[in-house]
Amino acid sequence: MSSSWADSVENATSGSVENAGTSGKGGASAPTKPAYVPPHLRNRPPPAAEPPAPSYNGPPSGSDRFGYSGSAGGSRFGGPRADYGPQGYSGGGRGPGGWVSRGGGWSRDREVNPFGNDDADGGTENAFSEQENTGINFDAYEDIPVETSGDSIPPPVNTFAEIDLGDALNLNIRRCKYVKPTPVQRHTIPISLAGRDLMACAQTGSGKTAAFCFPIISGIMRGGFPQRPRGTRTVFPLALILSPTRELSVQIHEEARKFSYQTGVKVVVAYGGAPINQQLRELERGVDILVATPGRLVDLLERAKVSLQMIRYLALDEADRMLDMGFEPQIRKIVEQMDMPPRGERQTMLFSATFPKEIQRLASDFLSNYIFLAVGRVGSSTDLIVQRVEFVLESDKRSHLMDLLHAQRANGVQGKQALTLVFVETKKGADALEHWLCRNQFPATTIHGDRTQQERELALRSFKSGNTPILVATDVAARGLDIPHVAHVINFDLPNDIDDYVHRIGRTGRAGNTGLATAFFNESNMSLAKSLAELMQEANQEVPDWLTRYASRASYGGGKGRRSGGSRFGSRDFRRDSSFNRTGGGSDYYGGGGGGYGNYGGGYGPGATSAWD
DNA sequence: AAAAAAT
Repeated sequence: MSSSWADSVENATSGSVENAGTSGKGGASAPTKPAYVPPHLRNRPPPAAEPPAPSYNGPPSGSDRFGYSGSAGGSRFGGPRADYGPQGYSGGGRGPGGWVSRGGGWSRDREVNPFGNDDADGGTENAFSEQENTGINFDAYEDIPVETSGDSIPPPVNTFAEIDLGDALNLNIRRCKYVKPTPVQRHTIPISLAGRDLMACAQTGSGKTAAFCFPIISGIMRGGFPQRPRGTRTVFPLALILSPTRELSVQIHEEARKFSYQTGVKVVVAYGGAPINQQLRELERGVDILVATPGRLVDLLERAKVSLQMIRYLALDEADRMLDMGFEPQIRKIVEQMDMPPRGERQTMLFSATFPKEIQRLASDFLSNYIFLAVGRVGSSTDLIVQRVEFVLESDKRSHLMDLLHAQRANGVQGKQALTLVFVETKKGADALEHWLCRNQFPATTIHGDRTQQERELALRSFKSGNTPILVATDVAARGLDIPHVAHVINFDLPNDIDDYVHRIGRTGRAGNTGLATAFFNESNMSLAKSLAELMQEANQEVPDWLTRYASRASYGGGKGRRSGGSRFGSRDFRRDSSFNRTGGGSDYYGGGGGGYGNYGGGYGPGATSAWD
């Protein structure tokens, strides 16, 4: 059972790093796919067409505005807090293209260029060459299956140019070097621009953040909102984006700031573990889009620092996590028991890579006549991640881990070790393992909920930069975090839920690079045997015989058992599953549409349903 | 049983 893991490490490691550093090498472990070409080298517009280097010169002297020069309404932004006045938001402020000329007023500060000093991890500190981070090798995945269901579904777009997102946002999209929309963006953006609610199932790293940010930013730029109250210290964001971890909120904020640069749309982040006063100051300077973790937001709401009265857009990232047992009451409080407009009056978008049916049922409380969208797994478990599972006794885990790390270290490319993310079950276990690794000359750090926020963010930075190429993590790092160059995810302790496994291994194999995921399996993981074997099978991975045997034992197959989704999707619309419809009331879920499922993209007829159930 | 999320 041991034999060939070192080869796998070797292959995955070198494949990933080579892909990252050079252009033409194909991923060795995905021979059936076309050679990977980093997105920044593909479909590249001629240099002349590239936007000028976004060095922001600051507002013209005597003005406290940026962007949108010259269009109607410019002079309406008088005082520093005029933003709450009718000027900026009434129809009268529109420029020629129907875009509201806004962006003054929020503050007299110069807007920091989020493109200049790219990424908070600091360019110089980063051991890896600047490249990619612009998306995924989508050209190799034109055949990604897509399932949509719901009432009158707007058709997808093929280019950003087809949609009128506004000049300022379009410029930022080009600055980000997004040449064409990713599959989830192609479908999500028209749905969202049409004002429809959405439940979207797509792998993290497939462009979800942009998918919900673009329509929100564009919508806010268009304006047409009622005047926001003023003369109060309460702020009234127009959009709320919630995520389950602080680091993920920080990441979403960083991305959203790039997209909204010089649009006049103000994005603020609020999360726990950091001084609240600084966040309050940011809020008081004005906020259109608030990115937050639930706890801190509730705090702000109870202090009446924030009101949700003017929310027009609500987005939940990692929505299934947000609605699981631990989080649901808090989310329900925010969405249903504060002053947020009810569903139907706001636009609600839920995103996750996995969407168990029970959670979909809970989530439908927040949605009105929504569209369900499932985009097949992009560059994830199916193709780009080599999954291995090894039987390792609890007492052997450390030495086995050391073997893996040694093989990898011997394999370091240009003196830089590939990044390895090690998941463990408990915070205590994380500390213990980190300590043990360090004592054994492996440069490791750890991230978990018992560390201070400062320590957490430092650990993440240190890992990303390659300074500490081994990160021991609890599930706090399982979801959503975009860490380039993770070559290997090791499930030192397997999770109990197969969906958590999916999210964890999704930290590697990103942006078209290959990745390796190794799991240590033993008697304590029997409840996962069946779903793990099925998942690996569906992903065309080699399933060890011993795992197949465990999986086939009825006593272990029960419980949550089957995956919520199938091979192609993280999930399917629970409204299509009769066992989840209310008796006699099933049509509630169809939003009055009744029957019309819209197009069933991907061409998988009803016969394919066996793949899910 | 554990993790996450407010002070």
